[in-house]
Amino acid sequence: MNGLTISQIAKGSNVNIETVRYYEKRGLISEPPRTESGYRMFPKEVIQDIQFIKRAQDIGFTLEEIKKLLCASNNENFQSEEMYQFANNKIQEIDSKIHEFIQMKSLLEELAAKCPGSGVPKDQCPIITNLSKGEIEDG
Amino acid sequence: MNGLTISQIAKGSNVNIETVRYYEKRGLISEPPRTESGYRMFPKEVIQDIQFIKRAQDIGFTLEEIKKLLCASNNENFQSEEMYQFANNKIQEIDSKIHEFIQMKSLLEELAAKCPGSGVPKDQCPIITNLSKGEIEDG
DNA sequence: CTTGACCCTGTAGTTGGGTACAGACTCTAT
DNA sequence: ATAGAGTCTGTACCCAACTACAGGGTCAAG
Repeated sequence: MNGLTISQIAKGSNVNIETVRYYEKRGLISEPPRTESGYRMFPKEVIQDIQFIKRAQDIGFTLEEIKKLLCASNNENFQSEEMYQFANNKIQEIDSKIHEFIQMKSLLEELAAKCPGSGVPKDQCPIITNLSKGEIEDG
Repeated sequence: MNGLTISQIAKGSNVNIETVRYYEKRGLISEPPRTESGYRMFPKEVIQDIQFIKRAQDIGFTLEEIKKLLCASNNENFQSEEMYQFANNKIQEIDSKIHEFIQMKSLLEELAAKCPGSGVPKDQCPIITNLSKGEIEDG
């Protein structure tokens, strides 16, 4: 029996060992085969899976949502309808988040450009006034 | 003394009352004046502030980071240098998150397009294979 | 055949961001 | 003057997502 140990997986996907076990317990990665003595031996693809989980998480997916995506791949009775709904909802959310990101980014760019780094008095810094406006101009 | 009560603020910014007090305790919004009997009377701008907090949070800023931005506006000894650093770091983060969003979005769009909603067998749904690839083509 | 690195299970603790009372005061309308 | 809605402080609880042990087994090197 070959494969990767849990610490190799952890190192390879840059999370800690406990997190790998946690994801297994939560059902995000499937239970790997074990050696006779009970050690987990992971297929190397698990590293990619965990990296995907991390990226998805990074952009605001919860572990439950990520599980939903990943679990479908192991489900013979996979119902496409539900996935379709889910995907479309998520696309909406992503669109508005991208919009907010772009707004926030231009706010921060303005700040960086006009507060050039040393002792500029705060009332000359545009971020403060912009922030309190609550709405950044749309473009 | 006029202004808005805490429940008007909560309703107006679509959070609950406890959250308004919580933000005050955390220093995200400044302590409002009080009536003689101790009731908070908020300037109406607080609604915008809370909406800003919520949007910023939505795109992954922590309350501490948001506080950093908002607090600067009340700080006479505001040091622009730190803000400049902060803004530039955040711009980097935002850029890579936007990138990830766009990848995820096209993944979901593919899914939605090719799993048109009823009983499509899972092995014809591209999301599953794409997901396990771990990396979506760049473009 | 022991030492040290690695692995196991299980349970408890932590952090971030709220949310829910309890017990008491205030304000408005009747 | 009293009911009912609103507010106050303070403490406790909650959920997601980890993270850290404790107590014990495994394995390769010397």
